[in-house]
Parts: sequence; structure tokens; C-alpha cells
Amino acid sequence: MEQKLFIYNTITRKKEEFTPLNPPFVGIYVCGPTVYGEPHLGHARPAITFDVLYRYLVYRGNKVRYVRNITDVGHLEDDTEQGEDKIEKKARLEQLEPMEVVQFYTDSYHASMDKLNVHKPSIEPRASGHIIEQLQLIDKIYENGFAYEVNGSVYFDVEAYSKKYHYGKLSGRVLDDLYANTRELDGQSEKKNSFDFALWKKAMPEHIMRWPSRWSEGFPGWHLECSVMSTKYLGEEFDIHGGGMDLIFPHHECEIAQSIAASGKEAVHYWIHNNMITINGQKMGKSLGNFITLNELFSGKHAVLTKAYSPMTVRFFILQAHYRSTLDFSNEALNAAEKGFERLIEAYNNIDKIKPSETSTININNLQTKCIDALNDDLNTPVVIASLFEAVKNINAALNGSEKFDKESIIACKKIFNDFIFNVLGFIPETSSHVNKLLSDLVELLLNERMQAKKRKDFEASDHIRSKLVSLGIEIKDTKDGFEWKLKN
RNA sequence: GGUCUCUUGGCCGAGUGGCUAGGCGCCGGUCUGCAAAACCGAAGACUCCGGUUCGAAUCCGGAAGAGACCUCCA
Repeated sequence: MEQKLFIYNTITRKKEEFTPLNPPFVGIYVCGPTVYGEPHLGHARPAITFDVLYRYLVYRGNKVRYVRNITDVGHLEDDTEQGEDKIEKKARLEQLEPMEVVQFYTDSYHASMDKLNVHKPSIEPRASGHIIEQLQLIDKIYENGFAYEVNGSVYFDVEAYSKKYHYGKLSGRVLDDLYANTRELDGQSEKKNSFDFALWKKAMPEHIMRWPSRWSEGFPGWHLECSVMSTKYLGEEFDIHGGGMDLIFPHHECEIAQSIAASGKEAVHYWIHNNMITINGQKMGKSLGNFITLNELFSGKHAVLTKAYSPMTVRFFILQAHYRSTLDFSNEALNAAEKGFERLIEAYNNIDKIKPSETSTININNLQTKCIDALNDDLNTPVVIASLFEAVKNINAALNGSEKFDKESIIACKKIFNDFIFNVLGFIPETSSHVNKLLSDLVELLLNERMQAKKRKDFEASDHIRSKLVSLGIEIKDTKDGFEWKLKN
């Protein structure tokens, strides 16, 4: 595995060769969910994208520490005094303790991630568990002169920072434009400039989530937790920081500013951002209310869904697009993914049925090279999948006898499929719904009756059995010497 | 309004200055008592207008359309 891995670094806007700071170790930090709502299709994208990156790095022999946080502190809706903590709002709505809400949605997120076969991160830190560290970081930034205190709240002084450093380097934002463009906010802001951001907010009396500090009883600002938790577990400098593109500004921009303001060092070497999932060409998002939760997707219970889609279908759907492109949701696209995934797995299962020949008409090593090249080119999973489908053709051709595999090729093919489909892309074969013995015996009984009917050319009876079974959701395949069947999911 | 991105066949989606992406669908075929399933095969594309080039869907400029960020958001 000598080939170089190139990934697109948002901060340089170029594909760059990936070189870990301390090979073979690699540190990755990915922004996880804010757990105040059901995980939706949008959450699946970064989870799966970075899961594949993690898996591929491991495949390449790296030792990866993967940190993905849970944001459970809740942040201000906006910077005005009327701003309301999201988690608190939800808690009041549902008459629950904030941490009860957090727990519920964290569990839900974990359950969905497990279904999608997303690896658990090595560390999953919570913002609420790192208040002390966040306060320490505020102190450092304050001591270094890049923060100011007003009425018990502490704000990051972007103007002071930008005199010494470049604020906006990640998002391409220009401070002068920010002066001109920031929205007018209601009320008297405590901030010197509208683009300053909160490091610590004094809690209003009704604010439930609060912690004591030298500044006030309050809670940390939104960008702080990631700066703190990433450096705590990965070091002051680490390899990769990932997340959705919508986090580039202000979230990640502010993280950079905080790290540099505190330590003078740029913490992150490679910034990687996945694009959004759209629905009817529009971003799927909480605020637009056009999102589909993962549970709805898995169960088919949502107005826009014509049916349920399995977790692996969703995973396949996501990986069939490049992570930096927008991906448009539609039933048609999901159905295509479902069919395609089935075909891929079917071919994998059929590799064992190939009868080895003396010689091989297939060069299977090309396949591995293609897959690796594609992944090395900024994690191009759609090309990996396309390459695997070329192999699917070869496998089917071998079963028909129009191509030949020798013994080594069969073994190699199986290994490549294993490596890429399961280990790197992270699919798991989905065993069709659990079938118990009784059901199985009953179906076979009926199908045997049908076979008898066919033998005596009583097609009326055989077709009757078939149509009844099909209408019950049983898929029947007639074969040369009998039948096969399975439950339609 | 500012910054940025995108526009590929019926749908979803890769990609490269000249060489088939791939999946699904549709059509045709094999199989079948008929179907279904499976497999095979074919058709079909690069928003528009200029420019650079021997040659551009791919590079440059312009137009139109769409989207993202600028506010919590994966």
C-alpha cells in the first residue's frame, strides 16, 4: 500500500497528500450531533463519510483515534438576550429534565448509527462533561487579550484577533464584509462587534442549564466544546477535523480562532467537510422542517416515502455519491440504491459458485488497483462501487461460462469484495427478515403443492398458490428443478 | 446585498482536454406453461453563447437557472 492518499482540505481548497503528524497514528475529530432531536438523513452523511475514512485509514495500516462529540449543552438560538437555549426549550415543551432529553436522543442517535453499521468512535466526549476545560480555555484566551467580559458574559474579540491573525481563512470570509453584512439584531447587544461570538454566557434566571464560574453562573459558548475536546484527546495539533459543510462558518472558523488565540498554534492540519443532502433540490434541515428521520426512513413512515428503506440501502445511497457533492433524496434514487446493493451482494454470494478453471480470462488485480486508486483520490466511493459492479459482471459471466476464473482469481476476488464492500465501505449483508421454522415449513409445503400442480399441468391451481403467496409478500423464484423463495422486506 | 458552489441521458450520480463511468428505469433477448426473479444486450448526456486548441462536456470569459453560507443546523 505505497500509494499516496489525497484528500481535499477545505482550508487550502486543494486536494493534498495526506501525511499524518505521527505515523502510523492518525487523530480524527468529527462534529457529532446536537442531541435535541431525532437523527435524520442529514446526520447519516458525515457519520458514514467519516466512518469510511476511518475504515480506510485502518485498512491502510494506520492506528486511528476517532473522536466524535455529542453536543448536549445546547446553545443560544441567537445572540440577543431573548435567545433561548435549544435543549432547554425542548425540555420545557416536553416537561422533561434537559439531560433526560439529551439521553433520549443520544440513545436514538446511537441506535441509528448501529443500524447503519457506523463504527463507534474511539472516544465520544460530551460538552457537558468538559465545562471545566472550557473555562480553562476561556481563561487562556482572555489572558492573551482576545476576549472581553461584559455583565458576566465573555466574548471573543474578533477585531483584536484579526490584527494579529487571519480571521476568515477557512471560510474565505473577509472581515470588512462582515462589518457591512451582519444582520441587525434586536436589543442592545453586549458585543463590541456583531461578529464577536460568545465564549461564556451568563444564564438568565429561567435558564436551567448552568454552571458556576468566575464570570457568572452560566454556560459555555457554542464553538468552545470542539476546540477543547479535540485538543484534549488528540493534542494541540492533530490530523483531521471533519463535519458538515454548514459548519464551516461560523463554527469551524471560530474554532480556529479560539485555538490560535489560546495556544498560538493551528490545531488542525486537514479540514474535511461533507456536502448536504437535499430534498427537491433544497437542503434537508431542521430549520426548514423538510427532514426525514432515520427511523422514518427505516420504517417507511413519512409522507414523502413510498416505502421503507433498509439501513444498508441508505448507506449505499450515500456512498454512491461523492461526499463533497450534494446528494438529492428521492424515492427513485433510494429504490435504485436498494436494487443495486442487492445485486452487488448477490454477486458476492455467488463468487463461491464459480467453478475454477485452469486459466483465467479476468485480471482481478486490476479491480483492487482501481478501488485503491479511487479511495486515494479524495475518497471517491462512487468509483469504488462502479469498479465493483464491473466485477459483478465478470462474476455473472463466469457463472454463465463466458468468462473463466482460475482458483487464485476466485480467492482474490472474494478477498477484494470482502475488503472493500465490508471492511472499507462498511456494508453488512442484510439477512432478509427473520423467518421462523413454522412459517418456513408452511411456505415450502404450499410451494411443493404448487410444484405438484405444475407437474400435472394444473396451472390454474399453481398460479393461484403463487398469486396468493406473492400478495402475502413472499417472493417466489422458479428454478430449473424447483423453487426458491424469500420474504420481501 | 456579500461570499462561494453547482448545472451531465427518464431518475440518481462519477469523470478526463482526444479513449465505455456505474446504478436504477425503459426497450430488446435468454429462461418459463405464462409470469416473476435472474442474467445478457442495445438506445440515450454533458444548460446556453463566445473564446483558446488540431480537438473541449472537460480550460478561459459571459449569460441563464439552481443551491449553500452570511443565524442554531450534518
